[in-house]
Amino acid sequence: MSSSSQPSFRRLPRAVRQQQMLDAAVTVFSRRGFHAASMDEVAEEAGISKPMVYAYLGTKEELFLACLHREATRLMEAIVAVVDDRDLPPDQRLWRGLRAFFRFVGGHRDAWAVLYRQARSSEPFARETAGMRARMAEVIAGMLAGAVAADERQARGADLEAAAYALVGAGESLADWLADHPQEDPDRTAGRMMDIAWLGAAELLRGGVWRSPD
Amino acid sequence: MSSSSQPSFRRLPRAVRQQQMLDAAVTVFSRRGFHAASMDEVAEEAGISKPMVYAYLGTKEELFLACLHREATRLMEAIVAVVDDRDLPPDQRLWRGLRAFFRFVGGHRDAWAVLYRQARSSEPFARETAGMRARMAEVIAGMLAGAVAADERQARGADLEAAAYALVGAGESLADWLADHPQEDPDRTAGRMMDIAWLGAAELLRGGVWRSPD
DNA sequence: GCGTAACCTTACGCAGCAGTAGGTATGCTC
DNA sequence: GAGCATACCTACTGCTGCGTAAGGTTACGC
Repeated sequence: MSSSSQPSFRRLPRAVRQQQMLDAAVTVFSRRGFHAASMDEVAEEAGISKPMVYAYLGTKEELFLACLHREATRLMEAIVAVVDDRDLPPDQRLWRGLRAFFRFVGGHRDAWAVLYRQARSSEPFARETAGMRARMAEVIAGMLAGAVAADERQARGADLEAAAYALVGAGESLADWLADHPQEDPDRTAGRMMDIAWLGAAELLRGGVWRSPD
Repeated sequence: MSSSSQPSFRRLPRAVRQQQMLDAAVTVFSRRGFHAASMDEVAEEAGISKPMVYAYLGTKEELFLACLHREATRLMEAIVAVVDDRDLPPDQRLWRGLRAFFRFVGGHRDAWAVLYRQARSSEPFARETAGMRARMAEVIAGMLAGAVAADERQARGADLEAAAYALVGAGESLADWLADHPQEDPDRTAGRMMDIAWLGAAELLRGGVWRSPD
């Protein structure tokens, strides 16, 4: 038996192993949740022993935060990259952002589970996620404000903020819906979202308000 | 020392203690999350000893499910009670349902945290919550379908379903937003939601579709 | 070819917590 | 006011899982 049948599983450089560990951690956290996941399982998933995880990534909490940061950064970068061009009309920017978002979710379901489901419930990480949501809402509110300004209308901050949060929530919910409908195309989901978001937003920005009869 | 100085804290009938325990459990679960919450803390919060909790409500998982059921039922009943009247126009029904929903959240924040934040992440309960979301989405999709039929138009099931889930998500997100803005009136939040949801929905139902340029 | 640093392991200490065993007090019925 | 059922307690057990101590092994520089 030549020992080269196991080419070079062992003795990998730190940078590589770290990424493997993070991959494993995302997988395990997404399927168990933060508390139910054990460091032993993460280590096993990564094909390594537990003390290595501690040596490279620190405690369980730090490990989870590292996952959170990596995935949040990837998601944000994917979106910002396509939204950044301020010369585009607002609906175009929204459309591109949504498409990038749903593509990310469609391609990284476990990452999405970690970012969204797990992180929002456990207290120490809720701040982190809330911050990300806030940045997203800010970006969206900015787009809406741009559209409003283009229409030469005024809008109060709280209204825009609330609308932005509603859109964020609608997007998250549709992301879950997408996760439950594997045959659905991410781009198509982005289109659905656009139908719902933009038509309503356009009407809103035009000054439409629903009036209760009482 | 007269023993009557402690009038009747102890020796309460089972039904009463059970409700106290459920109240305590909702409080503790909402502030710690399912895993981080300990049965000892629940018992202490209820002013009772741990074995009583086990005697009345069973294991930790069963206790959490009992909380979930009680609060979900309260929420659903509050909504269904005001939405049930099918003679009302769809926007009226939506408005009343939203108002009831945000009032519930505004008045029972810890219950909301248990229902939404905690239950969605931990696996054994996700089914439960998902079922509730599904029923809500169904109700909303039903309203939308009613509105579509009134307009004598056709709509595909998946479109309505996706729209309904988007609205559910937007509502949940605004509920969180409400929780973070204590000075905000629940009815006003319902109004904001109505602006966003109904104007867009109305446009959608009228047959409007956002078209991407590519 | 040899030392050294980095990689990697087995094996354990220790704490927190779910769940229980076994016993005590109290109100209610007759 | 005896007896019974039900409310209630203190004090444990056992397990799971985080985090670490102490030692083995491989690659790489010189």
